[in-house]
Amino acid sequence: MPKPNHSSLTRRERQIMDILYRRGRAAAGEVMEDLAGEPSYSTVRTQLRVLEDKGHVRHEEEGLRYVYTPIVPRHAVRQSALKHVVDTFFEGSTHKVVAALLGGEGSRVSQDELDRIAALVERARKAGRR
Amino acid sequence: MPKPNHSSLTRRERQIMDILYRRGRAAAGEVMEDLAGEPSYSTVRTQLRVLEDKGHVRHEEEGLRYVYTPIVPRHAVRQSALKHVVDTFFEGSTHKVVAALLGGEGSRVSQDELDRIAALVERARKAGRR
DNA sequence: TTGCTAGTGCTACAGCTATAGCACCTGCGG
DNA sequence: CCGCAGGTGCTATAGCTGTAGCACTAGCAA
Repeated sequence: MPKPNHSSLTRRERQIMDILYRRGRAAAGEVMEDLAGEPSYSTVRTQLRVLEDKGHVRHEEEGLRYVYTPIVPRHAVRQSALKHVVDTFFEGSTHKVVAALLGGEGSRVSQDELDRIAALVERARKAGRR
Repeated sequence: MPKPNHSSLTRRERQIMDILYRRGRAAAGEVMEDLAGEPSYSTVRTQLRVLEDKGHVRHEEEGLRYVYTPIVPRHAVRQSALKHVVDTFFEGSTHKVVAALLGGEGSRVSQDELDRIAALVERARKAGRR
């Protein structure tokens, strides 16, 4: 007797949510553009409707079309998504993540970025000592 | 005509892969322990077999039982997993991620961690200037 | 030997996923 | 007014997913 996981997102639904989080808000056509595998417009619309049923997105009518946005705002999902990666791949170690961020080949971090990061760290250190 | 996505992982398969990456290696029983929803032992074994078919894990016989390990080593998946989160939720901005890492409520970073991070940043800055 | 425990191999199958078609509606150019 | 373009609503469906049962094998204790 199958008791499929109904609450969590399917791979495709997750892809769509990611696109919505990346773009902030998007219409079906825009989501379709970003989706790999060239699904039909019809397919994408169906899945957006399912996501709405499940309570993950909401739509607003904008002119003639629907524009979808995630219900849970990005900043609220960020932290847990990050934590998941940290726990799964970096043994929960913050400095290992930073090392990967700075050292990741190809991901050159600008001097400006480094300055900002240094400032953040400095601030955290002071806050800790205080 | 359905043309299901065959190469990517289902949600459950992804859960299992995450467990394997977290533990490094695990037998079916251990994977089952970590899985939410109390799936049966039989179920977990089937899915590990599917994952093996798809080429995502391999098993070694250890005594009487099979112990599974991911084929792609963790450090190779790390970077892309991290990048995905950074791009999806942090607009690709490294310093925003660091801010989340340090500022995330509840995730107190120890002074020692901060020292290590500061050293990493300092090193990156020098490397950049050089 | 016999029975039990722990594990594996194979196989079945309900129904959710992903896919897409068809009908209908609305604004706009001709 | 008519047809087209772009969108939406509804509905059908192949087969992958997730679930688990059954048979069998290897140690090990009684």
